[in-house]
Amino acid sequence: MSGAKYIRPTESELEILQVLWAKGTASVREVHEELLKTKEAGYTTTLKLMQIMNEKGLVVRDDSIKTHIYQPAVSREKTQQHILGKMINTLFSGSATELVIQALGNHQASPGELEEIQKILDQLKAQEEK
Amino acid sequence: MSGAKYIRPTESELEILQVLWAKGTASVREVHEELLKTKEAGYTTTLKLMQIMNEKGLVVRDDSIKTHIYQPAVSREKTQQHILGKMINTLFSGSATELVIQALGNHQASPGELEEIQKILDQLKAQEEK
DNA sequence: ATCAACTTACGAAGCGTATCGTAAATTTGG
DNA sequence: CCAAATTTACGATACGCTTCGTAAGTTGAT
Repeated sequence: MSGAKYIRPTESELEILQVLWAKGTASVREVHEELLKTKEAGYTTTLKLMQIMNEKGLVVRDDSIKTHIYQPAVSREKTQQHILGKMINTLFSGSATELVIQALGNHQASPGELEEIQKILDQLKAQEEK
Repeated sequence: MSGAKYIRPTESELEILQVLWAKGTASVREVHEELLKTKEAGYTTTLKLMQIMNEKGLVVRDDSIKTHIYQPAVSREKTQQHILGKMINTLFSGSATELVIQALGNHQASPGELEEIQKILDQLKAQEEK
């Protein structure tokens, strides 16, 4: 049962979720300050977005105190998976491999990161042989 | 100079672009028939979308004939890069590696594909040592 | 030449996102 | 305690995406 239909966050909502995922919990002001580092927006805009996210169930908030405290209600990994999956379909003909290749080819990775990827690759190969 | 600001296709537009990228050129009807395989929509809806895409410069069309023929005006790779880049920023804290790991971990790849990825990885490693 | 089928053009409507102004409530510093 | 600052709530607006109805133009078969 369930269904519990997945809500796809909008672009702005993802920006806010990023902050919340990093901080764990935060007030509107904290999130807003963080957003200002990259973009500009009015305080009430951020507030409104977070209120809407609350209605949607993307975040939960503690309003027992004056300055409400928000935290994410959706996991970072699940959200990444959903959007990634969607993207693989509509932009890479359903091939995750194609996406990986594009990502590897055009966005530099450090030696350490390459090693990390190598490990995962080795694991996957090992699984094949079972 | 240029600027030539990049136009980000919407979700529906991407679906249409996918068809055009695959076929090279196509009429509205051909695109529409293709779309019907996955979703349902009215013919005029597809038509309107393609007209808008034409205005935006996402596609070009030959209207010297009665049944207009469309073709993509943006490359698949460039489009993938743009969207991928955006996604890496807003969803993976700017880390392409993180995206690759998620993609590898959750969407199965065939042995052949793993090999393909391995090759790219080897190339990148080789570059490091220069 | 005429009718049916097909195609394009145009405009309107519904909906969601993003933005912000303003007012009300609450907290805090002096 | 009062004024200033902070925070929330509410509503309005603008804009873009998506969808579709309807009209007008074109083609093809009889």
